Amino acid sequence: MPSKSAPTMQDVYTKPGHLFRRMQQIAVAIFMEECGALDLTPVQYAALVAIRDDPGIDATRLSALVAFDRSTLGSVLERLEAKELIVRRATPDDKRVKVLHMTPKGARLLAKAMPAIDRAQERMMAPLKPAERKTIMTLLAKLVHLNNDVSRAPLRIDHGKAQRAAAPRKRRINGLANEQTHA
Amino acid sequence: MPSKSAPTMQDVYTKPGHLFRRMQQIAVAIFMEECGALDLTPVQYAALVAIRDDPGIDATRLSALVAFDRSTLGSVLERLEAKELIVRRATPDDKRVKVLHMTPKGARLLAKAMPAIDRAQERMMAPLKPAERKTIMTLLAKLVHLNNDVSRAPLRIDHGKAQRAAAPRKRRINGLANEQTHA
DNA sequence: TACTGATAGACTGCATACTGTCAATATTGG
DNA sequence: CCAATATTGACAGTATGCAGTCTATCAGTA
Repeated sequence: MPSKSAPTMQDVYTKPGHLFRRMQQIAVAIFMEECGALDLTPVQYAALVAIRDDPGIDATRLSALVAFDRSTLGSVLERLEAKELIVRRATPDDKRVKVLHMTPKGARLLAKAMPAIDRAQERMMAPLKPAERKTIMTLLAKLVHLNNDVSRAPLRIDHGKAQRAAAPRKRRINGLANEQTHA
Repeated sequence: MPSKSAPTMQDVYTKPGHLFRRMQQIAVAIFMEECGALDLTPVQYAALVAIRDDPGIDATRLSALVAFDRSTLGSVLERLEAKELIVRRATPDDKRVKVLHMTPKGARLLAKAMPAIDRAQERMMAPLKPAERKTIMTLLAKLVHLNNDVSRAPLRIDHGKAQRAAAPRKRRINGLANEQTHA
């Protein structure tokens, strides 16, 4: 039971917030140990995969697909472009957007990175038994999906490429509970 | 089974790395929704609790207690000091270290924040049933503890306050597996 | 005691993340 | 058609997070 008066570090250690932060910290460290030599970060990897999946996608829709903040994504794309892994091109039909395509160099890097990525994902879960891995992944997926609308960068999977911007999303107004997570 | 040739976003969505990143993103968002009005971040909260637990601790040992990188902790402490929640003082016995203490203002903020923190932790787990919450916390704790040595900022709990620096830690050299995690 | 190595904290540089803002451009309702 | 509104990408500002370097200082040893 948590101490009634003032929380101690021992309390903090057992709280979800601490464990989620630590696990993310560890996951990134493992990823970088495996992929650092390729000069590829977890975020850059996800963006590359999404761009290959959806050639010609624009930055705003991409940010929804990978669940990055749009501001963050801007600098990520800048770095990917600087490394010549992607190209950004203006379009005639909408002068605001810049469409994204992966370069052959990007494709080669992605292919080369695959084994490293697999090793990284494997190592993250290594301490758990197969059944435990399955359990935690199921519960985590549930937690993430049902809390999807909370962060500024919710995941939005674009079913049907012709679709334009999503319907104007209600800004979450710091509700007391989590009614929307049961949607 | 994962696609043999090239991973798609659908593959990425089900990988541990993606779910850990999303969950951290969501956890921070919930924390900030609850505590943002108090101008307190998750990281600052943990540092405050640790400093109250261990008055007179120095920055290096604190970084081990909260599992922050030392470089990061420096700026965190700077902000806490600017907000007058803590003080940094030099010591006569070792001119290199600056010991940390919480101010009454810091104590008041921490007390005030407690209900918000509890609400935040509660909301993160809200989508899960009580039994599921227990399961995921157990598995997460196991994952984090057994992977503790991976990141640059492993958690080091300082048993016995008189203890000085920890024994020189072997730098992890990108091992293939995770032998050290079973220590 | 002088040398050697370890440590503390400060710092630079890079890479996420999010908030809020802005100009240019599209879209839509009247 | 035009004014209100929305969207896109860019940007500034703030806050983690990590790698690597530097100086001051300390501690153990030849």
